[in-house]
Amino acid sequence: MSTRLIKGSKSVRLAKIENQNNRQVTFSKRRNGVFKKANELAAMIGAEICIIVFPPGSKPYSFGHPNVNETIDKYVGEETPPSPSSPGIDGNKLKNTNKNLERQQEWFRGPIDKMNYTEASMLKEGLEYLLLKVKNYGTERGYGYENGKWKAE
Amino acid sequence: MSTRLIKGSKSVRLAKIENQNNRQVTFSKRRNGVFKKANELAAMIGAEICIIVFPPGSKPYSFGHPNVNETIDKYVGEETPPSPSSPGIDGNKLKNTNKNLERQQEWFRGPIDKMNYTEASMLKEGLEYLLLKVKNYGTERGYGYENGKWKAE
DNA sequence: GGACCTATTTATAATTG
DNA sequence: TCAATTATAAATAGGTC
Repeated sequence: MSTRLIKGSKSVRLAKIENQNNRQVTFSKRRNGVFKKANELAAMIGAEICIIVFPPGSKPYSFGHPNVNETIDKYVGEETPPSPSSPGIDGNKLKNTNKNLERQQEWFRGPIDKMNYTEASMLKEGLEYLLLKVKNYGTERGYGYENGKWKAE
Repeated sequence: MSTRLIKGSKSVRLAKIENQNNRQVTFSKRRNGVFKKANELAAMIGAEICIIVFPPGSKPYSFGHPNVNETIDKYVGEETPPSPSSPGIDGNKLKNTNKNLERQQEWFRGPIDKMNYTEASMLKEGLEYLLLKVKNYGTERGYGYENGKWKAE
């Protein structure tokens, strides 16, 4: 009880914290805060949710209810990315994806490290389609993720 | 100013809300709350973050700073899932993934809809490795995601 | 780094219009 | 449905140990 300044104040919540120590402390506190809110949301609604956070230059922290990977797979499967060139009619999206897939099959034989952006982009479309197909095959893949619990820091 | 009961009360934050209307209202409010907190966290720390929520039987809601897909790809790329059977030495993980990849190449020719779980699981490992490779090829894939803004409801 | 403290700011449940 | 209100509960910045 001596020097006491502001405490729960400050309305500057959208500026990067410059002091590295304060930033680390705030990250730890607020990360837990966001994860806790997400956990409450999942429980109250009965929803699936996952959060992934990458602090600059660090490993990711993640939260998932009931599971991070499940939710990611489900999300990627839901997506139907439009072709960059064509507007893309809904009914033809799957067909187009399959056509891309045929073309891409050959690339699996070559060194994928040498793809350019266009090739990689097309490949990614195919991969996402494949992931959609794969995602339905059970859940025991889980490589040790959260289940309503916090991840060890 | 007549009947006034509790308002901001209730400590039961981990039970599913039974009343459908209340549940919908709470979902909308708290989803915005979580996304707002995540946005603040990203700004204050300078971190990447993404959130995906699936309400039961509905389309997903997502938040990403700066982008949902970027963060997912980065996360999937970071993962090095251990083989279910073998303990897996760190140095051999990539090599094993590549071996699986070779075997899986043949499957791309067959109907992927008929894979069993084991096949799909192996395929998924290969896909995740490929996605890691693909994720470096630019960012203009973005199929219209968030960038610090809220998604239309 | 973590666990606790506390003034202050936020989030939000129930309600009203 | 949907914005605004408001009493109350939570989150949290800065501090101490």
